[in-house]
Amino acid sequence: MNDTKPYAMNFIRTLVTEDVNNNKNDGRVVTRFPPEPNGYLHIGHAKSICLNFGLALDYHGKCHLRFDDTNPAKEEVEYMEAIIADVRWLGFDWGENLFHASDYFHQLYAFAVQLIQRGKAYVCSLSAEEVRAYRGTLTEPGKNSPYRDRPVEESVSLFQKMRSGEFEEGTHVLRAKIDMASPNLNLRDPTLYRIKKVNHHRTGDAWCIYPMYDFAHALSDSIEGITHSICTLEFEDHRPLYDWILDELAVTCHPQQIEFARLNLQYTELSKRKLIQLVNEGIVEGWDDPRLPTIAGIRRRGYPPSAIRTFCERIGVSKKESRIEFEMLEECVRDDLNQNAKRVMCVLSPLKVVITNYPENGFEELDVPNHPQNPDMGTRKAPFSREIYIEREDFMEEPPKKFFRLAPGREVRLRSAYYITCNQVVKDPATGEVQELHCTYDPLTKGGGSPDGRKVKSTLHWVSAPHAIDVTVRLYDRLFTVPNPSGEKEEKDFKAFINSSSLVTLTSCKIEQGVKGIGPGSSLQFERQGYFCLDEKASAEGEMVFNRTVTLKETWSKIMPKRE
RNA sequence: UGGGGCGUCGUCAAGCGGUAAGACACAGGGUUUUGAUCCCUGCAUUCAGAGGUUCGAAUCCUCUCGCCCCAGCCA
Repeated sequence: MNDTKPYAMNFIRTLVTEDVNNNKNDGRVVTRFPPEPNGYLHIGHAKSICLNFGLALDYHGKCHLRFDDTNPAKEEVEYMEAIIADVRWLGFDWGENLFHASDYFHQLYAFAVQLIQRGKAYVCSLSAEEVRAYRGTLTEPGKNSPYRDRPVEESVSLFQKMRSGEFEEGTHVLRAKIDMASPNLNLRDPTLYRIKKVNHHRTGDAWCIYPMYDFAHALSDSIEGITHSICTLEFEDHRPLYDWILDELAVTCHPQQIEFARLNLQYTELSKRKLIQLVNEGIVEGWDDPRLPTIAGIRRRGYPPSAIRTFCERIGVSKKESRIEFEMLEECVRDDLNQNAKRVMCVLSPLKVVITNYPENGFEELDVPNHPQNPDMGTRKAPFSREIYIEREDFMEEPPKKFFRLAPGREVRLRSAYYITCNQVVKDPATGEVQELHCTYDPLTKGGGSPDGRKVKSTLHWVSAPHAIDVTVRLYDRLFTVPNPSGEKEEKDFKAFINSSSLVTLTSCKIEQGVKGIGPGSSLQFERQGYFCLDEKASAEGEMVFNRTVTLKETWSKIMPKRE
């Protein structure tokens, strides 16, 4: 990736830089992104991905992609495949370094036996409820399990039997022998292994005991030679356990765990549990619904991966919990698309205009630039004729002071075409609704410039009526009506704040012919409207479906907050 | 009332004892065949609060206040 610009410093980069300068780990930097394949990745994961892979890129190190697949009850191949596709789409490459915690099940098992033999772990035969009761509370110490001092040999043999399937789920667990009175609950003899007679999506029925996160994660990091193990804040309390495991097992590689604050974004929800709810309850149309903050959704919405990377760079990394304003993300997307998207004209809500002094059956092709600021992007031909469509919103019969667009008697410019003047408004006699406009054009203004230098106050986009292609356009808006759906006055469920108009579908929108043949996923700017992308899924042969990625900045809506 | 973290502009965020970067947002102005883009300009005498150390503190010390996380055989 060479579009990564001069980056901002943050506490992790500072720390890693120091390590490299001090030649710690021989100056190597090896990080990892360790998702659990139990859901789709979202923009919060993108922050972690950019951080981990970014660090590896900055220091010419490596970043592994490792699946933390230690709980087969919740994990699926579908998720694994989606995660791989998403990380790749974001633009990162792990080379040969694709791993799974399940690759290490044998090693992990051997480490566990070793721990027992060192007197640092034991098989506990308390029930789950009893373990909880023995744990104590936040303010009271726990009690030792009656099995805590069971002979090493007995624990070893029991553990072997757990592994060979002789016990039922819940009857025994392997626990670390640390300190039941520790003020850090993670150190009160945490569970290391539990029996789960569940088929694993990679190891099948080879195992019926599975390691817990703390045990598997620390050792997987060590096995892979990770130097910096970066995770989110809630694991801060686990760091002593992470270190304990690696110290007791005296492994040669002991990575440094560093915690940072996870991303929160206004007007959306980034907890896997809640995203799953939205998908399963049919509130959105799937994991790749363009309203979702999932990578799959974002991709379908038309956000470029480079914009996501820029966003992750701009928001920074710290240990302060925060909620980023939505505008920050949108600005990154506009920034990117403004430079790269070709411009095209599309009328979302058409109003017919008849140019009365244009020849009947007349037709010509006008040259229109694909990007006004970037001539290198070339021009295209746009057909022009006697009947065209303009946006309904661009005409007002009784315009207020600041309305610069078309109105009776007013002259405006049609982008790259001609000046037109509105002479007559044709209405439905019954409803009074404006049906069409009769205008005249000035042939001398071809291309949109006037030889006499007279000015018009606005330029409208348009499409030639007989040449227009009908398309469907989906206008997406934020999924929730409040900045923090889960943090609103108690009592209410986050789903109470779903934005009922987060999706508005427009049919029979009129677009110029130039879009024929563009590929699925392509981004375009519909002039004066926003950025749109051709939906990958919905656009069948016959009809094109465009998703609105983001609107253009709207100073206008501040001038005229409520129209009609 | 146990332990672990965090508190710098509306929102993010640099800063690490030498006198408050930057981005987004916002407000003005200029250019403009997108009310877009682009370009200027403004926007924390102050760093949760109170004391203290120091010639000098957002940075060091003390206390106070506020917020987050932890009692899965989840990750």
